[in-house]
Amino acid sequence: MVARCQVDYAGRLTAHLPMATRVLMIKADGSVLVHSDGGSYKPLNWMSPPCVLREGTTDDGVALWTVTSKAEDTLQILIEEVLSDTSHELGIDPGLQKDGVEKHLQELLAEHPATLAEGLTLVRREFPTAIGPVDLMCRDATGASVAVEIKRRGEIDGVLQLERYLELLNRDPLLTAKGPVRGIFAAQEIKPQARVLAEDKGLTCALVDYDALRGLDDPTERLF
Amino acid sequence: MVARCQVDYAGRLTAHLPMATRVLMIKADGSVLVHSDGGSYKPLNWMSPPCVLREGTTDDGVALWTVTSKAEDTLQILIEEVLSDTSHELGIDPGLQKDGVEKHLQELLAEHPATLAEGLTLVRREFPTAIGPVDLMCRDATGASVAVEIKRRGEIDGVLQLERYLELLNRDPLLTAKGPVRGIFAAQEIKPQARVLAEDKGLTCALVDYDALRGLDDPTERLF
DNA sequence: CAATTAATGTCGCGC
DNA sequence: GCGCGACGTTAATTG
Repeated sequence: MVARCQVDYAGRLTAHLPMATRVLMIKADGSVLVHSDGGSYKPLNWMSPPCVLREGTTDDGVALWTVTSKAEDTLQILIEEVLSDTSHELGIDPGLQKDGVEKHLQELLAEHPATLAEGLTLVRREFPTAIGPVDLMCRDATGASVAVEIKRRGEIDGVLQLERYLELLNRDPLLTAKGPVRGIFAAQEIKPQARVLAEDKGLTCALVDYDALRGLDDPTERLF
Repeated sequence: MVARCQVDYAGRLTAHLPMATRVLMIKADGSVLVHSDGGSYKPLNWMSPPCVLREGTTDDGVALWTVTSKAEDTLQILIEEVLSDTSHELGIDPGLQKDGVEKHLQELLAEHPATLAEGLTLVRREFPTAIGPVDLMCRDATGASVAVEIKRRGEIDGVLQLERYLELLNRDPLLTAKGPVRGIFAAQEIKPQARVLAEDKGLTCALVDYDALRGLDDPTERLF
């Protein structure tokens, strides 16, 4: 639907959109999106499901939609003029298939830990600690423990995360029996700042070649 | 536009949407959104501006849109059947007016610092340091300095931020004259991990009741 | 259901 | 333009 409208939201914050021409999308579950003709995929304003849309009119006879959620969130849309209004039955969507996210990277590296450092072998994925799981826990050729943090894009956050894990892990005498736990920061892309910080902290950085790893895994793509 | 379509994205990851009926929105800047009839405001697939949309046809004569961005990102939309197609000139949007929450929380706590810890008095808001301003700088009943970091939702990031401030502040002999600077981590909600980390670092956690604070501030809501 | 983390995050500010 | 932090983050996964 395309309409001249004014929108007011009150909930976790309050927001106001002056009267202007915008696109209104009402989905099957009652959720509402208010889009302008630019910006990115995020609507100017919206109401997430579950919610209820009630159509009414003001005292002036202008259409007023009120969308309310289970919480106290309310979205009020004053509709001055409707330029277009179409409705369609879409049915359920078969859903999105994704490939190439961090989980895939972790699976591939778990199968080929030696690509990170020579002689590295996997102990387990998602190794638990008090502050969350370490992506990969490995052992090197000397038997010393090595914690691996995997990111699609390596930034400062990831380095700090690995550092916190190492601080905890190095308190565990079982893990440090063969020397202190080392850290490897593995990512498809490592930002310069993150690399500097990691190396300053004594961590090893490893650039991961996703396509090459996938090749190792898939015999049809193996070259020799 | 409503159409039966199949969508493939290749860029930072690869994603595939099987043939189904969906809503396609093409904005003035060439950006494209692919929405299903449910979920929240995030499209199933999209291309952000700046990007270019080219309309073509496959060898079978089926419409094929190709959207490319400056990077190597490409979105391919195979359109089997068009159920609806409308186009409108929207003009530029006057934009959204927001009224945030965290700032308001800081104002309220600045007026009622004693709700954080008994005997606490405000020195100043946005107390400047070399790495950024501390939300609230206070003094306790003994005259010792207390730094307060305020978050709507307290997570690990906020604890680290407060810790960095304290490290700097404790180098200042003027502030540490009456003992080391303490830290209070104040939030409407504090995640377990953040609480553990904060207490491990010797920081105090304070849960803030936004409504109660607002009540203190507003005589019309005061009960006695 | 709560908690934790990734995201094609997006958005906005400050340097 | 980059870096950093907030977001009505949203979305997915796991205990």
